[in-house]
Amino acid sequence: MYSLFLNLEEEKRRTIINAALKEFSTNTYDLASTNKIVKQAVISKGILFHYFGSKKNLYLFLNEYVTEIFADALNTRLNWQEPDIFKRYEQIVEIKFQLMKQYHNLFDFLKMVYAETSTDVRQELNEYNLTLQKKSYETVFEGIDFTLFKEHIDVKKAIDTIQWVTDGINQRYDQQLKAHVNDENAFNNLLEQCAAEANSYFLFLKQLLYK
Amino acid sequence: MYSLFLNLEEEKRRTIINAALKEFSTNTYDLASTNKIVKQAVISKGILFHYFGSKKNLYLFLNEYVTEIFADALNTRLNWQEPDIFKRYEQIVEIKFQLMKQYHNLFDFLKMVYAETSTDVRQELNEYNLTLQKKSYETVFEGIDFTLFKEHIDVKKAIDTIQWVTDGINQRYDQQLKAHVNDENAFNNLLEQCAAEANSYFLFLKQLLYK
DNA sequence: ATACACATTGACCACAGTGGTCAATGTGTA
DNA sequence: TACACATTGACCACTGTGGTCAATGTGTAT
Repeated sequence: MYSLFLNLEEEKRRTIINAALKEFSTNTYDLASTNKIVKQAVISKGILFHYFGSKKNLYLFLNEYVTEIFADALNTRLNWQEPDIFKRYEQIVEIKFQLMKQYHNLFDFLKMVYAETSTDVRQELNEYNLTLQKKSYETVFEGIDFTLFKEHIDVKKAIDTIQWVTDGINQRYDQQLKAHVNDENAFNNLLEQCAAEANSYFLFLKQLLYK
Repeated sequence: MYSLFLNLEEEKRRTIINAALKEFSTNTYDLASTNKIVKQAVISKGILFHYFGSKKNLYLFLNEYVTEIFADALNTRLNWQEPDIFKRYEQIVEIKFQLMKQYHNLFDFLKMVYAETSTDVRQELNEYNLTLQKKSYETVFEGIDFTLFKEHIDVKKAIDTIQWVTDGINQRYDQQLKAHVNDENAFNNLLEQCAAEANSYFLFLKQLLYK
């Protein structure tokens, strides 16, 4: 289907992917501009439409492409034997940050996709994502030992809290990360810093929640 | 300065404010459209520019107007004698939701303002907000009794956690709220529900964090 | 009834940006 | 040399932009 694009050399492909991710994670589908994408990727308008045919195809392809990248990373790199939810979260954070080193806006994009309402693409997004996303979200907790929590703890609330604390720390670093996308060293350092802070909050929560 | 607008009758003024809040909380400053605002508010293009002179003035006025509304509400309705941080948070949630009944997009707008990067307005926003916002954020914790926490607790992390859980619950209700903006009953019910859920999470956290 | 000040309208403007096209030009291979 | 295919970017018709202004309503003081 998109073999023209997929046969491109790795680096060029990633440049285009990242340019598109950036545009689509900054604007809603309707307001995102293919002109800006080609400018950012330093390719001609013609070749983009040669690869993808239309803005809509590009967007839907992008969604499936990066969703798969994320799913693959989880499947191959996550230790599914780990019963401690905090260690599991540490791993997920680590995997996400590894991906962000290659695809800075991957998760901003997925967040935007989740919120996208344009009638041009909503239906197709639902068809693809609703099934996959829910399934993989459930399996993320596969093998977790919930008996590690103190007895009187509401496990659902505990999981929510862990998730929200993770989100909160990410958000705390978001602005800084965006300010340093062009300085690879600074960007990666910030990711390390963020991961470390996440882990310190996990420790904090562990002391509260675990036996 | 904007006496023309401020002398308008209450309801018309709020209609215009809400139309502008909606547009500016859905789009960044550059992409927000004055045409959409006048259409939503059912007023003519001319009168909007008669009131505000330019898009930029409208935006900056809007920011100061709703910031003041929020600050006023906190100053007058908050019980500053309350030493329990959870009860303080309950009050803040309550006050925010009261305001959202009148101005649905008030806090979405303030969030967007915080993230706005357009060179057209960023400098003016900084001049106004950075001073005010930081000051009022500090005073929100005035009079809180932090000795209520267990001794070994990291108070800063505890406060962050409470904040992030509050944010998380809000976000959980966001989509539903947006789907029911035109059904006043449903909207208000959702707000009640959201406040109730926030309180149940506050209870959960209190058991973990308090002596 | 008249006159005047001011509120309000919406057609209109020059312009910027849109998704998409296609004739022309490069480029690598047989 | 010839041919297939990758790539370019000027170009298209179109939509939407912030802002203007002559025209029209409206309320009040005389």
